[in-house]
Amino acid sequence: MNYEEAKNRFISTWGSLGTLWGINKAMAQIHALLLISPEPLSMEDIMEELHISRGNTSMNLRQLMDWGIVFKENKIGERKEYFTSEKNVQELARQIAKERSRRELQPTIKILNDVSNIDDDGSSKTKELIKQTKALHEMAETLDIMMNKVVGQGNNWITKALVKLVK
Amino acid sequence: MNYEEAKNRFISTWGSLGTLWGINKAMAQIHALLLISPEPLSMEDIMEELHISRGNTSMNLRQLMDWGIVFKENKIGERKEYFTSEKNVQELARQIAKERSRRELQPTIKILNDVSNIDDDGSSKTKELIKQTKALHEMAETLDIMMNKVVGQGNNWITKALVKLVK
DNA sequence: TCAAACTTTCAAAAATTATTGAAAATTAAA
DNA sequence: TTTAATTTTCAATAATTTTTGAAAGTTTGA
Repeated sequence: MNYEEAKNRFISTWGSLGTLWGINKAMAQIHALLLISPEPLSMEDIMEELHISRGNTSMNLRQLMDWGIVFKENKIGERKEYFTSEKNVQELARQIAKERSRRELQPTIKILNDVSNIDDDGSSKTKELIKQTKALHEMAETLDIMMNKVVGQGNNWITKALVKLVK
Repeated sequence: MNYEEAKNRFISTWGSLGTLWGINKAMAQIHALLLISPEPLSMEDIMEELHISRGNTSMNLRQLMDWGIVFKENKIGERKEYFTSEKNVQELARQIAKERSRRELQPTIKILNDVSNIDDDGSSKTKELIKQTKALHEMAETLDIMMNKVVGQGNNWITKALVKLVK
């Protein structure tokens, strides 16, 4: 496998994987491209490399910046904007975990809490609803802690210790 | 909030959340319904409760069974099939983690490994590709271990210890 | 100020994914 | 067997999501 093949393989894998951490194909592919590019890329560069339209590129770059994993960069004397990705994969994971927690987990926790606190009228279906949503609530909170603390903290000793412990 | 409201709130939340752990709305809603139902439900019950078609119900139940989180149950003297969900949320998490590892993470790890092992021709772009895919590979393996061992193992002492440690 | 370089927006089109419903298949009782 | 109950399949349709591209907007330098 040569460079071009490997690059394309990586970009398309990352792209299809994207859907599964909650971002669309183009967005994930742009991210993949920036991640392995030694130099910042312009919008033109990205459009050309991935064969996607200007609008698509613009919108998805914005979203990546909202996620905090892609940054604008300006080259002096150039009008064009250039983009880079967060290159440190630990920091990348931290940022993604943080955002997913904020966007998905926390709202869910809130609702699970509300639902699990309805009045117990003594019926078996109410009891079951309360029991299960309470259990999910607890699990979601544990997950939230793990995402924010374990993956999160700059200190990654916990993860290391854990992997050693368990491997 | 009364029972009906709480139930609907839970089902629709779980439904929209579904997309984000990789399953579609109907599938997640069926799962939610079974999770809080004290009794096994028939296909008719599910169709009626969620207002979805027979075909849709049938297909999504099958997928839930493929995931190993919903089971068929037969009532004696009845022709109809009934369905229940795995009710233990720890076990549910374990099963989901296991399946996601198998379906998504492991194939990705394989590709990251292939890509990161191309020949280094000395160019900066090849170096960067190798460096970044190696880092992702390592991270993906750590994640895989965590999903299968930490969430996975019946013994949940690790998780408990961890939460205590870090909370 | 104007004009050129560049980016963003957004309605329309395309692509993808989910859902329906009726016909075919299966199952089990008579 | 035959028949009735039930489930599965799958082509057609609907709903949703993504992408395009051109017009509108913005920024900068002359």
